[in-house]
Amino acid sequence: MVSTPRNTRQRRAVAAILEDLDGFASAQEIHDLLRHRGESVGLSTVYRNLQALSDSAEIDALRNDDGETLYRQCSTGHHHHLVCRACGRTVEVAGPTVERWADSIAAEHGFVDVAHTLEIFGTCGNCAP
Amino acid sequence: MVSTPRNTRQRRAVAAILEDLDGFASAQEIHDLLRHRGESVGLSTVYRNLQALSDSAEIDALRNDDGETLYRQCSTGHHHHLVCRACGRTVEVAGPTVERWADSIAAEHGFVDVAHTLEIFGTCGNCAP
DNA sequence: ATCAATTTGACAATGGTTCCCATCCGCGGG
DNA sequence: CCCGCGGATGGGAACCATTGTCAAATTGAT
Repeated sequence: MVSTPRNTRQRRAVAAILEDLDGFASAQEIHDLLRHRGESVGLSTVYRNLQALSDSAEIDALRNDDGETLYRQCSTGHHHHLVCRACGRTVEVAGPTVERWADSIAAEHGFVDVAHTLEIFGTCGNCAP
Repeated sequence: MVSTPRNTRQRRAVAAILEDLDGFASAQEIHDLLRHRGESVGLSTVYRNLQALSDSAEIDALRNDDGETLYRQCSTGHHHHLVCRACGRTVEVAGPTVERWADSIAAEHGFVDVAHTLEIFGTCGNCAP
């Protein structure tokens, strides 16, 4: 029997922040934002909830160059990201061709249980000059 | 004035290991392999040399799901990897279409200084049950 | 309201990686 | 061949994102 997650203040607060953000943010950034909102939530709890949301595919997660994990609420369905290194601003992009390409390459070499990561990083127009 | 890196025993040992390996390996795995060869090298030094080699584009680096950085000596030129999660066995793959696609998507949205990451993970024929 | 089960949060612990710095040594000049 | 400079080494401490611990608080069903 899988128990339903509880509807706690903290869980709601984390979800609310993710609603408002339009770019990727780290667990610690989200933790700070919560404190500034007055809705203080323990850091461990922020991590746990983000992890849970990510596991249930309600939010997307990716790692930046510094090894931090960033989170963002995205549209459903498989897609990739064009992310600004400076501000986190994100454009969701679909790459239908890439998916098929990756899978066929893997199959061709006898690999199973295949997954792929594809992210595009750059500096967006606002952050460039 | 840029000084040339020195030809030390440790640097040679690290380079030699990379020559022999055919898959990606972590800094710590390489450190262990060196010890077993009798060519003991300090862990810090292994990290430094791998970083240096990676910076000068002599080897490739990528992060696995656990957040470890893995290194491998690859062919020159831009390519991506199909990597076995279990043993690190790697197939280099070229995706000419993907490159152009990523760059054009980025340009289209006004992003500059663009880079992309694309890795395919799976379990290879030997490691699958 | 009651109570068991889940969740929280402050803090400790983990683990990969980097920093520090006294010592070592490659290498060019004498 | 010997010296000396400055980069390279190594081992332990420091870093830092993340996870584990566990008592206390909260939730949701009864």
